[in-house]
Amino acid sequence: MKNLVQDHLSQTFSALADPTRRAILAQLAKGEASVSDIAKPFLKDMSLPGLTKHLKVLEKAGLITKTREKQWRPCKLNGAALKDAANWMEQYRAFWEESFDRLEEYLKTMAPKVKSKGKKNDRKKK
Amino acid sequence: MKNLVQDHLSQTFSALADPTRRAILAQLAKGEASVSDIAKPFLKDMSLPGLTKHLKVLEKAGLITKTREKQWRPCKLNGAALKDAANWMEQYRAFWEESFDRLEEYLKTMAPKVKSKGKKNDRKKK
DNA sequence: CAGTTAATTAACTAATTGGTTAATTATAGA
DNA sequence: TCTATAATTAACCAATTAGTTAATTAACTG
Repeated sequence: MKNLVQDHLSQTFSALADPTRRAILAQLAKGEASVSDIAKPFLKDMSLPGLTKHLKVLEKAGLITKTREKQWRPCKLNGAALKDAANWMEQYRAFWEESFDRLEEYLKTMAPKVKSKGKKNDRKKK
Repeated sequence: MKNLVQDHLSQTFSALADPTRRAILAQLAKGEASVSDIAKPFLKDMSLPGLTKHLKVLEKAGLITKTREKQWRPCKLNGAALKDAANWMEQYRAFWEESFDRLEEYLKTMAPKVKSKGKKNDRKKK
């Protein structure tokens, strides 16, 4: 009953949050492929309609585009759709590089008891 | 009835696939904060237990760590948990950079009708 | 101890997700 | 036209997600 439509970034990340879908993207990174080409490696684990649903998720997220070629539906990777997600992650790069040393060191220089808690919430101490 | 445990990357991406959780990370990027500090901007839209659940998702994904400080639970961002996701995305960088020009150009040099379809699936043409 | 603040847990619910099988549509080819 | 292949749609189901309210745990404070 809430938030019927996902924002763009959420849609991208949740499309990526599935190993089957990431595998599909990996395959398409090697070139266009039809639905049944894509499906082939998965058909031991999953039905074709199951796979079709995954493709639909990827398509709605803009990560792939499906075209028509006779009775086939060649899909291709649309890497541009990863741009925003990648930019979002980029903001945090500093937190997985060098942050270990620098941030840890910084925290150790602080009084070990007063690290957080208040900051903007110290009211009522009188 | 399947796949009871998510793989690491899926867990990371699905943790990121929610605007509330991304906002929490953004706030923690500015420094440690207690649960109620974090909650404050969201309490007009969501109950505290609702927020606690989001924190639990982030914690399980390793994106934050919760410690204890008297009756508070200071949380801090664990940027290292984004590393694998960022590396995964990195594989596709070529597809959102330069790919527009180069790949489009490449595709246009091909015969416009024979783009895909077969490749490993051309059987039965005799 | 009584009261207050911080946070979590429990129990419930509606919507979404990820899968299925069966049926249907679309195209090609003999 | 009949048949085979390609793919989607429909209808259904179980599990998960994201939220709620109410109750509970934990720690401090006067």
